[in-house]
Parts: sequence; structure tokens; C-alpha cells
Amino acid sequence: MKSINLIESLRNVDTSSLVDRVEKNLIELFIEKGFKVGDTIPTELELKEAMGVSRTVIREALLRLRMIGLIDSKKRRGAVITSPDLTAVLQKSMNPQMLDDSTLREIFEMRLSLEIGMADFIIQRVTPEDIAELKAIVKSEPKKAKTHLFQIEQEIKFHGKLYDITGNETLKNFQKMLLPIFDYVHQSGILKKQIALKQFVSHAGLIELIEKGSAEKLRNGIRNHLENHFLRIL
Amino acid sequence: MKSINLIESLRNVDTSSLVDRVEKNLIELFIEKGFKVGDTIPTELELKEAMGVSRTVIREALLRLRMIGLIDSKKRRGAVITSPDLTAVLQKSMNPQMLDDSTLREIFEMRLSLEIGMADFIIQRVTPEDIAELKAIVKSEPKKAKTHLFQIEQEIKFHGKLYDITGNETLKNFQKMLLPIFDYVHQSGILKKQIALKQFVSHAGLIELIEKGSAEKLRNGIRNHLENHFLRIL
DNA sequence: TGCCCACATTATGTCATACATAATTCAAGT
DNA sequence: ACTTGAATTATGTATGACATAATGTGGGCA
Repeated sequence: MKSINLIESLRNVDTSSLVDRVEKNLIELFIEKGFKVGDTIPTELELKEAMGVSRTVIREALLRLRMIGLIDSKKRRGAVITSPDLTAVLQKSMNPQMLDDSTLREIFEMRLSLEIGMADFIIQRVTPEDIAELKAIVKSEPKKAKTHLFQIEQEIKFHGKLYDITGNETLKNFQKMLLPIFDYVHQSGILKKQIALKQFVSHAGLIELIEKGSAEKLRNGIRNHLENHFLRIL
Repeated sequence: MKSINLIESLRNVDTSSLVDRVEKNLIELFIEKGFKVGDTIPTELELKEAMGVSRTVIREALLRLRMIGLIDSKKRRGAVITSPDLTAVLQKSMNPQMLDDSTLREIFEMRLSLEIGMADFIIQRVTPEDIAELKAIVKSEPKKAKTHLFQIEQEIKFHGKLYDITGNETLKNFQKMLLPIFDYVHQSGILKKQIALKQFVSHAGLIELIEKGSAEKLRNGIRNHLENHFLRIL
């Protein structure tokens, strides 16, 4: 135990680069100073003076902040605080080919979790127009999916609408982001081969459940609807 | 419609900065060349030559890639491809004080969704040791929470363990990330004031459900357990 | 007066160069 | 065989210069 602590403390020699520290400092500074969205932050030159590092370092740190959407900078105007868009940040690293298999698989699972859990929000916030739209989507579905591709498109349309109904933008963005991954995993050899492809609760069935208005029933219905996916990972 | 299209096309004058484009190019290059985790990418000088821009620009682009965890660079060795850690990316922008209220609220909802949806994975992967640990946690809970703070700590411990059981690292990391947000939202004035604080399914009750082995029952149990939170947003 | 144009100003964007630093290689020396 | 240390190399940091775009400003003109 003691030796572990020793190693731990040895590891803490602050291996972070100067830019790392400046970045951290900047964030702390903004919070401390109570900067709000829309406020302009000091210029690069001022920060350089204040922190005693080169403008290069300041710039690289600001670049990171800009990247995570914390600031937005324009020429002459300087940089202003913005509200970070979480999903935009992820988008870039969310490339299926760049992620390793286990991460991909975990993301696949997360998507399933999210969709089951959002039943309550659907029930609470669905409007008659939403239901009509869902029905229209189902109606446009072919009896027997002609092509695999078409089938997937239908899936995306229907489930996308479900996310839509929750009115949760962050959730929607996540869905948009997770979709390519989900599809990729679905088709790749990461999971077990698709076996039965039995038909469980259908889209039409889900609509019925939504109309009935019971969150619990809908929740379990969605779970059932996703059974084919679950069969492949459990 | 036409005018909208016009505006759309006008907006597409490529307002992106040079660094933006280089970044994109680099990612495409890596994918195209089929770089795998562990491969070293060309040096900054080589990239500078190949792309015909200054090293500064290359560096800023690489900085971004490094930031999203796509590459990891060491002196002398150069930069190597790594598997991006999605959550590490988010961590920085996930500062409650930096996000606006509606986003915070949406994250709050997402966390609830996730937790309900993971019932299946818990049931599937729980071990006797896990259950013992859960019971130990519950045992250490005071009859009546002495302090609000202590109560929260207990919550975190128990629910953290639930995430743990799923064995899904990405999910766990998300939980870790969402926690501060969740807590912040919980205490801030964003949501309705906490009203009744009735006791629904308890932690002990959840353990029972886990032991019973029905994913559906557990799912609904978790939903019930979180009722206090739902009451505040619906 | 009030509007408009040209110029100055200013802060970010890009470039080039130099040096610092750390990791690796490799050969000399014990 | 092992260590030591210098050379090498790629990233890290610093600095100065110029480009570019947005804003501010003042003079000229109707």
C-alpha cells in the first residue's frame, strides 16, 4: 500500500505541458471572474502579459477553448464566451474507424439505454401532431422491407422522431452522433451475428402504447422492440 | 424557398479557418491511409511540406486532434494515433457554470434516461460480489440521513456501483461526468422546488429486484426510485 | 446637419525562425 | 557487458513580422 502511494505521488510530478496549465488557468479565470455568455475576454496580448508566457501558448490554449465551444473569436472583435455545444465536440472523435471495438460496443449499449429511458419524456410531451407524424412514417413503411438499406432508413426516421418528441436538444444531438456508430457496429463483425430477427413490438405497437399514455408500458415496449439488438450483445 | 436556398448557398462561402480545413484534412488522411491505433503519423515538418502551410497551422490542427484524444505526442518520438476517450473531451466543457440552464436541464434528463435504460445490463452482468457490495453500501446508510451532504454521498456511492456493474466503461465515465452537473442542477434554482420527497423504491428494494433477476422489474423499480427527480421536471 | 467614404486602429490569423527540451541512438570508455 | 555521454531528432516554447477583417474616426460633400 505504501509503495503504491509512493508511485502515485511520483506520478504527480505534473507532466502536463505549459499549454495544459494555461488552459486550466484560463477556465478558472473565467469562472472566477464570473464571465457570462457574450462577454469578451481579454486579448491575447493582455493574457500573455498577465500570465507571463508567450503568445503562442496563449493562442494554443485559446484554440482549445474555441474548439470545445467555450469561446468564439472574430478578428478585431476579440474572443467572446459562448455556451459550449457538447455534441459538436464529440462529433469529430466519433468516427467509427477511429474508435476501438470495445468502445464502439459500449456506445451501442448506451444508445439502447438512452432510448429505453426516454419513455417518460415521450409520454409527457407528445402532441397529437407527433402521433400523426409517427403514423405517417409507419404508413410509408413497406410491408416487407425491400432492401436492407431502406429498412434502416425507416428505422432512423421513426426513432429519430421519438427523440424529437422528447424535446431534449442535447438528447437529439446525441442520437444524431450515435447513429453512425450504431449503424457501423450493427453491420460490422463486432457483435454476434444477427440470428433470428424475430418481430417483437412493432412501430405501430409503440404508437399504440404512446397513445395509451402509460410511461411504464411504453418503456417496456421499447425494450421489447429493441430485443433484436439486445440479443446480439447479451 | 428559392431565397432560402440562396441564403444557404451564400452562407457556404467556407468561413472556416485554415486550421479548420487542415484539421479536417488530417483526419481524412488518417482514415484514408488506414492508420491504426499505435501508428506514428508524419512529423510536423513533413505535414507542413505536404500541405503547404506553416508549421504553426499544422501544430494548431494537431493540437486539436491531441485534445480530442485522437493522437498522443511525445518529444522525439513524434505523434501516434490513439483511441479517443470520448468522455475526456467532454469533461472540460462540462462545467455547470459554463453551460446555460436549458442545456443543464437536458443533461439532467439524460442522466435519468441512462440510468433507467441500463437495467438490462445490470441484470445480465451482476455478480454475487456486486450484490454483497451493494448491501454493504446500504448497510452503511444512516436510518435518517443526518446531513444533506451525507445523503448525497450515499446516493453517489450506490448509483455509482450500479454503473460499475454494467461493466461499460464509457457509461461509467459518462456517469462521472454527469454527476457534478446533476448535483449542480439538483441544488440550483433551475428545477421546480423539491416538494414532497416521498420515499419510493429504496436502495434495499432495488437490490431485491436485482436479485430477483428480472430486467423489466428492475427497470421499473429504478424509474420509481428516481420519482423524486422526475417530479421536479415533469 | 447628416451621410458616406477613406483611412487609421486593433485584435486575431498566418508565417518564419530560433532555441529549449526530452527521448532515442549509438559509440566510446571503463 | 555495462555505463556514460554526446549527437540526433521531433515536439515544445518564444519572438517578431506581416496579413486580414472588423471597428472606430474624421473629413468632405450634398
